[in-house]
Amino acid sequence: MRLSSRGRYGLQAACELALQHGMGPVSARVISERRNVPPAYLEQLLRKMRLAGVVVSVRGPGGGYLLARQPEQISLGDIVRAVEGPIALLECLEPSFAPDECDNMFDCVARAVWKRLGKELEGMLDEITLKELSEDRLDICLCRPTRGRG
Amino acid sequence: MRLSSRGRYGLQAACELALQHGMGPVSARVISERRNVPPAYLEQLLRKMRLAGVVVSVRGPGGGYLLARQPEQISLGDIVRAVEGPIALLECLEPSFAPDECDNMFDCVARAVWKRLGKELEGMLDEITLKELSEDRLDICLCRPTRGRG
DNA sequence: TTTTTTTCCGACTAAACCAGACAGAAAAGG
DNA sequence: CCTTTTCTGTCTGGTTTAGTCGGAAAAAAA
Repeated sequence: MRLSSRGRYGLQAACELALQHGMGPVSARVISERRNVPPAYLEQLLRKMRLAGVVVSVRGPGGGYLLARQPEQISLGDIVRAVEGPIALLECLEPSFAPDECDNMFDCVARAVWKRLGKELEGMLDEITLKELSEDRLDICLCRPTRGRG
Repeated sequence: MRLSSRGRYGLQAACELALQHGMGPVSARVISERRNVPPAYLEQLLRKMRLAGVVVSVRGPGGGYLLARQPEQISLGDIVRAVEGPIALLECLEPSFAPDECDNMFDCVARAVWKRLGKELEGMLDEITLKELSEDRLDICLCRPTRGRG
């Protein structure tokens, strides 16, 4: 149950873009050097983030990538979903899952648990913004009370 | 960020053992048939669970596996840790991780987030017992308030 | 004592997934 | 033009997953 390097790299890149927000595009090469991410791999991730609508790109000299919205309007969940796909602990909990693909979906005792836990995790990720992450003010969001859970 | 089939199978097996608790050992073959888990694979998982001290085994005819403690004294976290290893979203957050294996561990912005989230996840898993899972009374534990988080 | 039933153990394998590299096409600016 | 950048698809080596398989060891039953 581990976050892959896509998620880590993606978050690093997004964090860099958040820091440079409002100061023009940042090229993949620059991000790659500053965050120590393999350049060719990073381009793949930035492509995913663009297709997910979380960054926009500018081609040609002086081009690069920018956040598609303000840093406070992009959550960690947005980034993770962009590069890693849907946040779900079980395949049968993904939105695209067809119920007939699993024969014993409804008498699966643990399903309810994983569903709840996945939502809880996703909720936490969606509560933390890129602004908070990049400004290293994580204490703010980590102390914010959870939404009701009963 | 997905639970592997080890975790699912392990939980199914543990749940079956919880249901049969107090009624003697249950063989791997029986569990495999009742829970629809590949028998040879299940044995591997039961071995891990035994080494982790969460089940005990009895050899020979009439033998099988039993829970090492009462169902209400075994958490889902115990099972998941037994079959999947430490619950950590990043490798560098595992207990066995040596700090010198990572060059930029301390200026890694997202580390604090993943640490917190992993602990939160583990905490939830440790609050749910096999008794609750097997009796399908998940509503009890899922409504239990979270421990303080600030 | 032999057979049967079970766990125990290590090794093996096919398929999937991960973490990238690579070659080139397409924009855009100078 | 030429350079700089993104864009796109493809390829690959390594690791992990999800198992299988063959047999050893223990214990009960015959």
